[in-house]
Amino acid sequence: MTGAETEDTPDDSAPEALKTPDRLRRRASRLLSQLSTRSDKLIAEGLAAQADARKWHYAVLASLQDYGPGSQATLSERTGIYRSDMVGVLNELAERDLVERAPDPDDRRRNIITISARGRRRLHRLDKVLDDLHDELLAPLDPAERDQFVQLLTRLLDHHTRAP
Amino acid sequence: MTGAETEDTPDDSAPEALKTPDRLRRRASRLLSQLSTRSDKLIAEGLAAQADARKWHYAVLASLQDYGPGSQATLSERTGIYRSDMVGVLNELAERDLVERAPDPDDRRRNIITISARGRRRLHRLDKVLDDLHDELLAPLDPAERDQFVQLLTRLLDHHTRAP
DNA sequence: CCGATATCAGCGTCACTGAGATTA
DNA sequence: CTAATCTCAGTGACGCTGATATCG
Repeated sequence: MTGAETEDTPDDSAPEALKTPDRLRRRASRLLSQLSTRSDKLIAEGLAAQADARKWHYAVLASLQDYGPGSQATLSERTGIYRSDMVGVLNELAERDLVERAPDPDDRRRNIITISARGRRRLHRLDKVLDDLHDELLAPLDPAERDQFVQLLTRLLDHHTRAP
Repeated sequence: MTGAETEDTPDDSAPEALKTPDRLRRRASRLLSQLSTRSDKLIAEGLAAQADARKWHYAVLASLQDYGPGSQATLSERTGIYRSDMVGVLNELAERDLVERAPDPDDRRRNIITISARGRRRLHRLDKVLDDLHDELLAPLDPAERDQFVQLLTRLLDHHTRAP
């Protein structure tokens, strides 16, 4: 609008940040969010189709199985599901008799959530489905690269969860 | 509910899928979505605070600079922004005189989007801001690991964009 | 007629905020 | 009184659907 300094043609006049014209494709943040979108969809659709479940179900059930019963606040910390949203997830799980929600006699503000026998069987099934889905998700990587990938993700996530 | 098969205590009775009790922390899909959430927030807040911009602005401007002008449908393919949402993004960019939207004389259904001189300066600035933000995002990784990470993400994303 | 383009209204999911009620 | 827990209503961003009008 104001004037014409350089051309509009694809020749780059900025050798500053990224060398190649791949800035769009190489920005880690963009790769992350795009891959995460596709991963989420793959997992969500797979869980829905093969087990009539959502990923939250898995997170809560696995947390209960691996770390024992807990209050909703505790589960929220463990799973990363927000406190407000935990209510709905537990409603779904309780409706299907996968968990039990009982008031804590020692502190009647709390609910104590426990996994049921049915919940344990469901978790077992979800783990198998998820193994397959992750095999699909990580298909282009060999076992060593998959470990590397998980390693890198873990280090980054740890850095951004504990630090700030 | 139905019965008691095993105990509820954290000792695991399932040596099936993942060996450690880290299934929640090692599932690549979970790591991806959690890290992506934090990355998105870091980028969004950084861009908003330091440049009063959104990540979509960068995507469109970089696409225009690197690959030349194009229709909205073209930009949509390049950037990954959905066709329907492109309208709003371009409205914002046009309001700030960063791009120009002109009807294509050869095909009057199309708009041809062009980056302006101001848009080029803005892109330059956004690239610098993004470099800093990515330095923060990838802080725990050394340069080689950052390359590896981008490499792995790229291969996975390519596999899930082209193939299915 | 079909197909592509731009535009708009709306939906479901997600992380999150804010407020209310109960209880420690 | 303050603080924690659970609950619910609502928000904004995102990816996407469906419909409409225009034009090739």
